[in-house]
Amino acid sequence: MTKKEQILHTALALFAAQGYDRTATSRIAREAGVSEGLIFRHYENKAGLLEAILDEGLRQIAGTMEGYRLIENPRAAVLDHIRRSFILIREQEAFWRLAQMVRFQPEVRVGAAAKLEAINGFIVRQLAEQFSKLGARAPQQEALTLFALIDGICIQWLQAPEQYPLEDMKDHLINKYRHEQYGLG
Amino acid sequence: MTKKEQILHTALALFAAQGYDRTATSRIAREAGVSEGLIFRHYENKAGLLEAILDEGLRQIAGTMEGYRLIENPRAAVLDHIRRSFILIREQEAFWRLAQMVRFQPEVRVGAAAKLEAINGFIVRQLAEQFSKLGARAPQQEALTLFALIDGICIQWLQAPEQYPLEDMKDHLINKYRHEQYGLG
DNA sequence: GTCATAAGTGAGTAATCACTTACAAAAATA
DNA sequence: TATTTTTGTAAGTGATTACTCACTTATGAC
Repeated sequence: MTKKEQILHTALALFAAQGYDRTATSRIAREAGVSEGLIFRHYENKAGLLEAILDEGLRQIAGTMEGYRLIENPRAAVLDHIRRSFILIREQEAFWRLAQMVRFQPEVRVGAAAKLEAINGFIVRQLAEQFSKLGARAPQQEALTLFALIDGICIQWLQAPEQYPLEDMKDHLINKYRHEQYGLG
Repeated sequence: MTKKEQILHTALALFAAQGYDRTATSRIAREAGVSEGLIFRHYENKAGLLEAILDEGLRQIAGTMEGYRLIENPRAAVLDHIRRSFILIREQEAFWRLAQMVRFQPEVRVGAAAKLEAINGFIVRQLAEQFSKLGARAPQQEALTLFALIDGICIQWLQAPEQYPLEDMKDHLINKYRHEQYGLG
C-alpha cells in the first residue's frame, strides 16, 4: 500500500468513527504514519481528501450494482438486487457510516451528490422496470419503496450493528418480495 | 419569545442548515440578536445547547406518538401510525435534518441516543403488537420493516424535498398496508 | 427603598486546526 | 552521470472558535 493509499484508508476509518469535521488532518497523518504536509501534496485540501474517499466508495458500489440487466426474470432481478444491497451494506460499513454523516452537509452535496444521485437514479429506474414487468400498478412507487426500505434498514443497523437483526431482515425482505402480488393491491 | 427560546430556535435553524460543527456560537448569538455570553449563561456549553434542542424535538415526537393504544382495530392503528409519521416528517423538517446529521456522532449518541431509542423501542413494540393481532407470521420483523421504511422515506425526502414525491409515497404506503395480508406470505 | 438574584453584555484568551513553505531525499529521465 | 521531477518532512502561521470574566442592568422579595 502506497502512502497515498494509506492516507485515504486511515482518513476513511477516522472520518467514519468520529465524523469529518472532528477529525484533524494532523491526526490522520499521525495514524497513517506520514507527515501532515504529505496529505496536502496528494490531495488539494481536506475536502478534496473526502471527495476522493467518496469517489472510491461510489466506484465500488457502482461496480457491484452493475450486473443488473443480465437477469431476465424480473422477480429474480428484484431478489438479486436485495441480496447485492445487503452484501454492500456489510462490506462497506465504514463508507456507509461516513456517507450517512456527510449526506446532508451542503459542501459535500455539491461534490459527491451528483454521482450518488446518478447511481440511485439508475437503480430506481431498473427496479421500476422490473416492477412494471411484474404487473405493479405503481412501479415507480414500488421502486422508491424498496429503495427507501433498504436505506432505512442500513441506517438502523449502522446505529447499533451488534443489536440489529440484519440477517433476519434480509431473509424477511427476500421472503416478502418473493411472494408479493403487485397486480392485486 | 424569551431570549433563551430565541437562542434555541436560531440554533436549531443554523445547525440544521449548516451542521452542528460548522455553526459558530458567535453566529448563533448574532442571528438570535443576543450576546455570545448569554448562550453560555443559559446552556452549559455548545453540546448542552444541542442536547436541549434534541430534547425539545423528542418531546414533541413523543407527544404526537402518544395516542396509540386508544385505537382498537389493529389495522386502523397501523394506518394511523403511518399518517402520524408523515405529519411529523412535514412539521419537524429542521429537527429531522439535524437529527440525521448528528445521529452517528459519538458525542451526541451518549446524550440523546437513550431517549431516542426509548421512543423507537416503544413504537416498534406497539407496531409489533398490532401486526401480531393481524396474524403476521413475523410481527417483530414486520414492525422493523415499517419503521425502517418510514425512516428511509424521510431521509430520501430530506435530501431533495422539492423533488421527492412524499405525498405519493404516503398514499402508496397507506394503500399497501390497508390491503396487505400478513397471514399468507 | 434595599438587597439579593437573575439576565445580559462584550472584550478577551488559550487552544485548535487547515494549510504553507523551505528544504531534503529518492526516483525517474536524459 | 547529470538533471529534472516526484515524494517526503518539520516547523511554522494566521484565522477561527468555544468559552471566561469582569461588569452592568433589570427583576422581584420583604
